[in-house]
Amino acid sequence: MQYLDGLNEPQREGVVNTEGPAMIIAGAGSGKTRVLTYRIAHLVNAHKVDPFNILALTFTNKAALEMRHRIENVIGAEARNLWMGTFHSVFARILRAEAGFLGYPANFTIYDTDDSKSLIKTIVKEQELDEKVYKANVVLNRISGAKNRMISWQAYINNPEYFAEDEANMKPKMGKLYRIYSERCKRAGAMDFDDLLFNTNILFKNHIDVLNKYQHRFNYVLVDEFQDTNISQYIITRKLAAVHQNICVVGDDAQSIYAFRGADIRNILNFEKDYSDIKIIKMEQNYRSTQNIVNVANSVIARNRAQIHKQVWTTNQSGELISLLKASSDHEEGRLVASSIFEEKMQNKIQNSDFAVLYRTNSQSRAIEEALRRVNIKYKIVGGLSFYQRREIKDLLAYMRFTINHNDEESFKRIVNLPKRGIGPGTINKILVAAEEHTISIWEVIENIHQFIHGKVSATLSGFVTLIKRFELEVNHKDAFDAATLIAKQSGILKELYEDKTIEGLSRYENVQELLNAVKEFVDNTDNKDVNLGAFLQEVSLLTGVDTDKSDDNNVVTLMTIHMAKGLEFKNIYIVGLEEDLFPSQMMLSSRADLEEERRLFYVAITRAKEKLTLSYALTRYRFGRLKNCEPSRFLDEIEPKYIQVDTKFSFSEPVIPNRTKSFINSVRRDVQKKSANTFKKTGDYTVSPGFEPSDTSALEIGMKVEHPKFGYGKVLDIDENGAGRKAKVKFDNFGEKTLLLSFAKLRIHE
DNA sequence: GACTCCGATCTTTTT
DNA sequence: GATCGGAGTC
Repeated sequence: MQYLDGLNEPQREGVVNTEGPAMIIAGAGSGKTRVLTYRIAHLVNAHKVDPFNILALTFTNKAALEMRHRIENVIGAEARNLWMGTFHSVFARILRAEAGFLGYPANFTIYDTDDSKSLIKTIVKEQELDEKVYKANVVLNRISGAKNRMISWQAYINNPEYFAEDEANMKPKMGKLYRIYSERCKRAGAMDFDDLLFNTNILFKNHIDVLNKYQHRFNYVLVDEFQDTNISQYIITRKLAAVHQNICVVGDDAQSIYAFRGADIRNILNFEKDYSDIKIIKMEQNYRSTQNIVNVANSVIARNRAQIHKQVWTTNQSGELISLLKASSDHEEGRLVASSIFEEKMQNKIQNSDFAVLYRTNSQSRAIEEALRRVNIKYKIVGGLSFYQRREIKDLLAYMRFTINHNDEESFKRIVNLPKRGIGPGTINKILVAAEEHTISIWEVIENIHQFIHGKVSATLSGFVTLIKRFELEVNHKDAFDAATLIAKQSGILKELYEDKTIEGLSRYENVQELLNAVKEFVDNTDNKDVNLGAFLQEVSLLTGVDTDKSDDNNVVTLMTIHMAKGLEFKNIYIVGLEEDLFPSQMMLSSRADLEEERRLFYVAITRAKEKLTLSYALTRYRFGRLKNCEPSRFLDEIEPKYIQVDTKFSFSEPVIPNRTKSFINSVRRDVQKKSANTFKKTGDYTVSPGFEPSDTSALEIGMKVEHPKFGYGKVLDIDENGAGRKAKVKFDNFGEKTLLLSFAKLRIHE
């Protein structure tokens, strides 16, 4: 067992103590993945356990894939037989096999968040409720929260407490919406992300024989990132491990950052109470970071109350101090980060791939990107809008989904009029209403449309039905690639995009080709036993932004949210946007009063760094299209000043930490405003656009004479600076004063 | 029904 | 900055 060499004592214990319940508390950088990998390898090698009897659950596809590769390196091809995957993918697989018990078809569709929201919007409209009150997001969150706590719509409706809560929130119809949403999903043969867990629980609760089957199959159950499990996930794993009691959970309460998604930190804090004979192993030695970084991380997390006591330590060198960059604006922040990366690269001969820039929200990436482009540093963005969320991709996938499952309401709405068949919202609405009234599926309605809708219905609808039927026939004896190609061609999607010669249309066309490539890859991958279209869709519906990252050039700077960075490490880490309201997030604080989770997020970000950590903040920032003043984050004050070194080469020289003052901040703000006024004010002649173009915000000035295609000539009276110059008040000669949104208004400037 | 224009509105993080 | 939806027009 040579893999046991070089492990420290707790790591070794984590690997060899395979029997009975165990909880491994793994501090940041303590070699968690290594232990988990070796533990599984040890089960197979030393205990001769069949990989088929081992279930290993992770949160991301990436983590699952990486672990599978690492295990393969130790035990070889046998690793393929492990039941290893995300909670969602493993349980989707089980649900497909057992769908009949729940009254679902085996080819059920998985609704992503967009589908769920769209369905909720439709329902809210049908119920004639106020869409402003019943916002899709809010309703979905409420439903999702209930499902994550395993509260069915029946239980929800029967519980007066929930109703009282909803009434207090001015949303008394929430229970009804939950009911209709669930019924609609079921009738569409669709499960949303939460259903994959919720229904697994139902399955195991109502069908003991099914539960028994899996209980006996999984002799060993391992859970990675246990701190991020919600109650629903926890109950499932506990049930599965109930027979053999070989459950091993690995996690770090200090890195629990998914409470917003229902993760319950109590799962890890209380785990030992659920198992009397539990073995608890604490891995506290950090192999990743310098002493300074470990110390700073420790001092930050020490402020949290809810945690398991541990002392993370390291024998690494003390390393550099933490750098602090102070910027006057978000754009300057980007420039500072870019210059700093540039200089580090030059001085220390570090690769692009050794850098990562982490931020709280995806929208912050823009300023950083611009700055990196300007100094010619290659970068990639991880996460954000994923490939599979693009419109054209979703369109084609919807065709495939609808071919496989004719009842998939959301796909139907997407494609029934794409390309245009003259079937507008009116008809679609009638179809949905008919389905709802007769409690039948959409397919039944459109197959026999004249029984349900009297009056004019475009004849093209029957053409659509025939098209789908033909697809269905073809798909049966084709692999996913041939099927997808056929659908792309014959649906007309490919043709429509091909004929669109705009830059956008071109990229859309390329994206569709890219999707077809992905299908090809899926079909050619020998690991996949099933290569039909249904199998491809199953895989795709659980992919996320991270999983679709396949840039060829690997020597690039990585940009991503802190959430995405969990589990990764880089030599140099930049944490940007350390401002009150942004990080910690204003929303988080007001909605959940959970500063501790934000602090854990900060902890996760800090502990990604191996050698150098740089923090930065800006004093002004564009948010929601508006220029806002910002204050440095309280988190900066939580770091002992002796660990911080202000980077004076680029930043303001005044000390902001620890004695920052209002007057200092204001003086900087004045500078910023002066500076930006000088930088951005255009002088001299303006280009007069040949036609009417949406106005260039920066080109417009008070007093200018302008021409509008409808309103004719006028004079600019005022520009709304508060809104970053987005609105202009114009007095037209014949139409009086109008306020125009400059991103839309078409104006021609006259001198 | 399709299309265009424009005001209103919303932004946390992800399976 | 991007997206949604209402209003108006063809």
